[in-house]
Amino acid sequence: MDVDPSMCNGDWSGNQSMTSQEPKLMDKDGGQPRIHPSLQLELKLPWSTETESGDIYEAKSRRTLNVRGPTRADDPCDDMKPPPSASRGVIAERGSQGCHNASEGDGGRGRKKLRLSKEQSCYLEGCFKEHTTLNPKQKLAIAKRLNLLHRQVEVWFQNRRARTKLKQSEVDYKYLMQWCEYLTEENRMLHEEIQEFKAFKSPLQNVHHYKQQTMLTMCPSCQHAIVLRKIDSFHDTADRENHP
DNA sequence: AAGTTGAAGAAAATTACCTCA
DNA sequence: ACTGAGGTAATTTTCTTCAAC
Repeated sequence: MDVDPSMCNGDWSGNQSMTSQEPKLMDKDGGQPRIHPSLQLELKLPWSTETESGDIYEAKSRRTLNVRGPTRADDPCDDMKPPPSASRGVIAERGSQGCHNASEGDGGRGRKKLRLSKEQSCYLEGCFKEHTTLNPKQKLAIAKRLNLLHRQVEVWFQNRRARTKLKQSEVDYKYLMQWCEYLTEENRMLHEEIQEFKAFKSPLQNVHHYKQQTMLTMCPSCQHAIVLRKIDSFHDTADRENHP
């Protein structure tokens, strides 16, 4: 991975204040998520082996033309940012368009977009499989490992989470559409069935009805069936009349 | 104990760069 | 050479959580 010196400019700023917030974040995540054994074998996680270093001063990217001025999201690192000459600059590979200095090459007109290398993307993907969110230490470790900025790692994970969510939404949508179709069909069939029952009272149904009635009117003492007169059947009268 | 405030971080929304067909 | 679409890095805004007071 080659360093692009042209990206080293004063627009990279800030660091991450690693104070009281850090343990809190670890707790918030419920500790480190479970790591799949296969991934554990393949990935050497930087935060488990490397210590913090001067990267705490690592700058983060900032839009060259920022008419609104710095926002809150920009500044958590500003209090400890080094002078521009001390910033690392962007190391990532860029596209075939060539390298531009984000602030001087285009007269401060707009941001330039880097393209992460395959290696960087793969590594970030691997990390994402294990942790969809990172604490500051992890961000710094990954950034150091990939020669990126803390902010770039942060942004990548934010965008990656967004992509995941979007894809999941698409999957959910498809599933719900299928479920909706199924329920619609089910509903249609049930309606059909109801219509059939209404239109066609089979003898079987009447027998069933009759049996229900006779059971309800069974005499508890002699087990003789007493059929209520309510039921409009000639058997009713006969049965009742035979009963003592 | 309950309310307020500020910091930090994530989500959501948006912008803009870059590549490719 | 031009163009539009898609992918994605980067930015901005909004929301949530938590600690300190």
